[in-house]
Amino acid sequence: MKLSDRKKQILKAVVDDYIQTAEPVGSRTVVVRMETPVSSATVRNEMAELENLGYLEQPHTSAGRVPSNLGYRMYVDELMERYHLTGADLAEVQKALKFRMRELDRLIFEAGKMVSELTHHAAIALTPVADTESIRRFEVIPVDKTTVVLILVTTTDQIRNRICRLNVPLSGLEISAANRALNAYFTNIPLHDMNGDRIARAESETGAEITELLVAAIDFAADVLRRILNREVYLSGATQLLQYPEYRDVDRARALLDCLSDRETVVRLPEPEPGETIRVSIGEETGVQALDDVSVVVTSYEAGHGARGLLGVVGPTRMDYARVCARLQKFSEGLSQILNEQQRNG
Amino acid sequence: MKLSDRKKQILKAVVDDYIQTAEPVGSRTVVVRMETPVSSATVRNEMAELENLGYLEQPHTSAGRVPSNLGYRMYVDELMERYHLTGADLAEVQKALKFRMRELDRLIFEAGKMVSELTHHAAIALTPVADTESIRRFEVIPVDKTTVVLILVTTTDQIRNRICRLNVPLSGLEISAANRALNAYFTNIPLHDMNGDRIARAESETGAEITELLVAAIDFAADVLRRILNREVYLSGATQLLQYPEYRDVDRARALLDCLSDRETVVRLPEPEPGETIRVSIGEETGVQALDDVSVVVTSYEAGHGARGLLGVVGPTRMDYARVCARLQKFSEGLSQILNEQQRNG
DNA sequence: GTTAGCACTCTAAGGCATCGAGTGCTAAAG
DNA sequence: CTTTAGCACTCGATGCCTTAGAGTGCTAAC
Repeated sequence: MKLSDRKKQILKAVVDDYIQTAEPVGSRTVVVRMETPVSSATVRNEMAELENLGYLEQPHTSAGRVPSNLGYRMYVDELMERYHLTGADLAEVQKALKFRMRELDRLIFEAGKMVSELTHHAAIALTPVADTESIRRFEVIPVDKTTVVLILVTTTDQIRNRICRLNVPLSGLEISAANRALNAYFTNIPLHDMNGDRIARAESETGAEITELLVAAIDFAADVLRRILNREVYLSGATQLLQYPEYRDVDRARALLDCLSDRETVVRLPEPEPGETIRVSIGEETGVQALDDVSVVVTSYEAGHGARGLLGVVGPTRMDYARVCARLQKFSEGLSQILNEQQRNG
Repeated sequence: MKLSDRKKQILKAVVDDYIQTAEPVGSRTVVVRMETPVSSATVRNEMAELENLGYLEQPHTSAGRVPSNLGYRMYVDELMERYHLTGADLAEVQKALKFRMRELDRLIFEAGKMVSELTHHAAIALTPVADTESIRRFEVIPVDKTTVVLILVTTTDQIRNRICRLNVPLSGLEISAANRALNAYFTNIPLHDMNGDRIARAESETGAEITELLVAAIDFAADVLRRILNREVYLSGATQLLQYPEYRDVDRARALLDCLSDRETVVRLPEPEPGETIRVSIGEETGVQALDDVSVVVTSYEAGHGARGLLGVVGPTRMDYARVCARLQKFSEGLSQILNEQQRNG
């Protein structure tokens, strides 16, 4: 069934008011928010119908109405006004974005913090993952006789390093040989091809004395790839959640925070559909029990090389969707820009 | 004034009980905890005196007594039994420590998480800082014509990298020249000596075309040193705080969490005195307003090269000091061991 | 110095009346 | 047929009172 215009207007008024006050909304309150003037009785009738249709709920008789998750869904899909970013808003976003950093992980972490500050909600940030990530380049740097630093650069330009102590000292020549072998045999291959076979082949061309180093390097590379494919999860501004009246109940707040700190839960949150840039999950739509009464707004950002990261906001179901969506989207656009620009030049 | 043995016994009983129950302790409860049997009336008299002396407090007439911060102080300094780690405790600590990682920052972060799990309190971890940190080695790795990776190793064996895009392409020869210059002029010098003078001297020996790269490298080195000298702060298990009845009040909990998330506050917390390995700060002793009603237990760990990091626990003033101290100390010993072993061999 | 006993204090908890916001329904007006 | 005014009704929130119980301080006896 299609809602009448007036019903939509009333539903919108209820959501708008409830977003601001977190108190059940009565018919009188709705009247003052309506454009076309009607009496509270009319509104009452309409609200009773909206309740029957499942868009509103009553905590108890003689309280006002509260939007149901279906109501929020309708609001997000059809009713919500495109939030107009004010000059101050934009300035804030810009300012936050100007603070750019080189290291990807750190950048993403900082981005999460910024989003949290920008939206006044808890934020989650997931590092980008390209499905075809591999190692682009190895470098072995001698530090002292039995110590080398292993450096590797991935196809998405992430750099990782590890100190490696050797039981048998290696000469400079041997180290460069190992270096060459690593770059010849182990670059641009997928994780599952980094196996013993290949190590044996590389070894046969250089000599057994570098096996220790080779194995350590491959080990490290595999570690790094595995970790990159298991995207990192950052949670910021968790205390923001405590400011909302719905989490005055410490037990609820705690359950929620614990859930958000759990990597496994977070990586399973619904992402934007292919082609979409933003995805709003209301209440149970998140598919996670403990998140049944919060909403999650997620955008994806481009990190170059086809890699996509995620940036999201977690707040009460009555969050100001219009504002949050606008800011989040703007921010993720900016982030994509920075990441791609960084990639093209410097 | 010196407390009588019986007073001490009573004070200890009150603290012990209050630590467990978080409820004011009445005279009857104390009697059952006493070794030498006395009547509740006697205990009442003694408790009244202890209150006059400032060791106990009464939330209101006709509630039981609660230890004052002075009372906790006395408890920690004299009364507390050396907590005996059970086999299970030890096993837990061992297990946690076995999980070792190579990268220092990550290791410290994980250590914080472990401490939080081990003590069931919020934990703070600060990365070690040596007062004489400098760069031990530079390495410049060409990636493509205008892109190089800068790597540097610090005197405490921390490794950092940054991608650097050049406006003017450099040849392999030029890059190695820059590499040599960096290692010749900018290793093992303190941060404040990395100035224009020295850049000019290095440049005069090599040629102006590498200036861009030199400047970028020095810039990066200075950044890294500055950041290392500003120790990183990690907070873990913050939600643990929410489990204690004293933080059922969300506003208090939030103020506390916000305060602990603030780097500036955390680095100012009292550290163990030189020579000591552990420092207990009770209530106002932390010197931070917002932490007036929590206690902080801090140990330091050795990270080699004379660098010391900090590892601490934040909980209600009625925390189980004996248990927390024991576990924290054990853990930091283990951490020191790992860090030094890692340094010697590998 | 210790203890039993007792009056006293103060909070927590339950019961109860009151208040008021908000509803649903009805009947009249448009 | 829709809208509106009016009114009775519902139900949580608030405040007040009472009661129960835990714990104290004091006094007098041992």
